[in-house]
Amino acid sequence: MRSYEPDETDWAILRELQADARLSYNEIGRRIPLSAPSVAERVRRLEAHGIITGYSADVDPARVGQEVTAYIHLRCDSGRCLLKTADPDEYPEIVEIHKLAGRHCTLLRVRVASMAHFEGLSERIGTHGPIETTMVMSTPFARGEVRPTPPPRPVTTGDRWWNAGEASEQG
Amino acid sequence: MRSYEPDETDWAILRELQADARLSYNEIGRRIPLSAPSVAERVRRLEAHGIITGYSADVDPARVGQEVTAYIHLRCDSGRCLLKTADPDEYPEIVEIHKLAGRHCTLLRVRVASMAHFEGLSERIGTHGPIETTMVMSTPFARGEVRPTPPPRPVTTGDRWWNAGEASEQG
DNA sequence: AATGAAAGGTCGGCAAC
DNA sequence: GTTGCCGACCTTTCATT
Repeated sequence: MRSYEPDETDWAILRELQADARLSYNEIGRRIPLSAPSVAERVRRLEAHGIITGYSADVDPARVGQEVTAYIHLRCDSGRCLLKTADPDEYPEIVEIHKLAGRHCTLLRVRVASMAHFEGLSERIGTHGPIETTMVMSTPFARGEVRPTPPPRPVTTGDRWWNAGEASEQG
Repeated sequence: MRSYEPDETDWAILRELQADARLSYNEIGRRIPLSAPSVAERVRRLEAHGIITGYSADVDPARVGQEVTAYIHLRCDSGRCLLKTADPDEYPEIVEIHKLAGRHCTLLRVRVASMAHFEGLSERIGTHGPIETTMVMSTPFARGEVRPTPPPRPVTTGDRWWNAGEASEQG
């Protein structure tokens, strides 16, 4: 059970603030519409519940010389786990680390200035274990915005094995 | 050649605005330190050069019921390319699309409420071509922040084949 | 390019309904 | 949740260095 469920008004505020975090409560209220004190109260509530975690300026990495983005799947050798043996400052090129289920232990998102730079980076990361590189050429679509959770569509099964036995998988 | 190269003062401003996009020019100037009009002028310049692309509130997807994140590598069948045959509104769960070099054509980042929901989604996406799923368990590290480009470290070669022939690879 | 001062506008918080 | 008010702060302009 979730601690707080945003209602439609909250989502309207979240939409505005995700589109432009510098809007005043007044201006947000004007657009909803809602009075400024109410906007302020709701925003504080959303912050207090950890739904809004912060406000940030969006900087285009390509415009500051970081043109190459890649993902690196990493299967750490035992005792050489990147998370346990490396410091974030050693790898400023790493912008995200995900822990994975499955064959690989870690997925890294990295950003570098050039292929030459990437070559050096992948060599350094490779000291932790075997890697698999996914090179991004372009990112035609990225929604920064979090929207209301869409209703899950049912599995379109046709699966002949579905429920043929006793068990069914429902959490 | 880049159109505009942020100097140290610009980077200080970028740091502050990435950490809190709602700071006033006054407050930023107080921290740098720099006068408010100068801050305002630099911010406008950074916006005009496309270095600052916007300001957004950060919303925690997990707190609004979107707890599952995954990456899906997709190799589109010809004529069924996701980018060309699907609409963003059909797939609200897709939050990023990357075009790739290599074996797969596309990398999708998706966010859903549950495994059951993910099951249905991957089935729908699978209609476009073969997929490979990377399931994220947790994300222990993510720097939203863009920092000054670190100097590339030279490849630490030991490679016995390096420059053994005539050509060298430099762009 | 940065500073400082001045002016006008706007904002955010509080209290009352 | 709304309205109204007040003090404070902010942004902008301009002259100066």
